[in-house]
Amino acid sequence: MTPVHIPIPPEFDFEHTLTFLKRSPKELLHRVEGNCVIKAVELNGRPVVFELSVENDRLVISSRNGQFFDDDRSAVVAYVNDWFDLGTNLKPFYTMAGKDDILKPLVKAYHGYRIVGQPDLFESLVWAVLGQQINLAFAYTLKGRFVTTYGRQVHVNNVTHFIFPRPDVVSEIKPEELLALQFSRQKAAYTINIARAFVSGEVSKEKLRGLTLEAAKEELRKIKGVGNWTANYALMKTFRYPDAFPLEDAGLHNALKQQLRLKSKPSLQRVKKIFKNYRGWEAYATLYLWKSLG
DNA sequence: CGCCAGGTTAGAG
DNA sequence: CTCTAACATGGC
Repeated sequence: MTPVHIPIPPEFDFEHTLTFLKRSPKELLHRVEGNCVIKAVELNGRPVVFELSVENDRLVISSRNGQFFDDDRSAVVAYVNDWFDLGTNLKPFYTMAGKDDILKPLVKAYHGYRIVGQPDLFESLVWAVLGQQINLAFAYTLKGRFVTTYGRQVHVNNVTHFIFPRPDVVSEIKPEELLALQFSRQKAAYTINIARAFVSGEVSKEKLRGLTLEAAKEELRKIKGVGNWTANYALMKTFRYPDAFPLEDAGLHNALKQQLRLKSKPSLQRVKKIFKNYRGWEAYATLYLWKSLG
């Protein structure tokens, strides 16, 4: 049960992370209790339920379902570093943003806010598909049904923790089963199709690692159901390309509309133009704009 | 009730 | 390359 400690990097505010993690009461893939996050993950093939909090300027990770095995300790540290993007130096972003009229007030208000990632590429793609063209509240409803029906469950002290469904399970689902969960025909087909792409080996995190943003995007877009928005979203949340961002995102457009006090949403051309100023930090610019929507 | 939502595809021009 | 219809349904 010996906890593992991670030093907190500069420019990191755990409160913002917690706020993000609490944004939907329907979220099943982690729990927030007070200032503590609890999450179940598979590490080295074993389910590990860990809890995470801040103590004396360090992140403390401890196991909730028994001891960490030796190789779990480094895996869980790597996981948390990846999940909360602790490795990125935000100073250059803040320097750039401080000179920009749109971002300046945002980076001041949300200093230390970092991108909460999705280390599981399959989860990231499916979650993006669920969120396509519907409101977030409903997307969470769909995800909740999907996760309770097909995800792995880990029971600890009368609490059920869920792990996102795996591609091999999802690839065997019949579309009708998902329609019963109120997926649209399109979402059902895309979800199953993405799972099959993983099972066949056509797509994997390993296969995409190290590619340029454009090359990785091209690979992802070969999957039916993964368009530009979804590919960029996954590349931002899973691979953390600093320059990946969902250009077509409705929320992003609304944030810009609000910040610029426009009557209607900006054109794609205008969004492109604005983001030219954020070169190299598009993902973080998007994060702070999303955050401005509250 | 109407509009919109963290879009994508296929087809036409 | 750009534009459009169809998809499909809850939330506000």
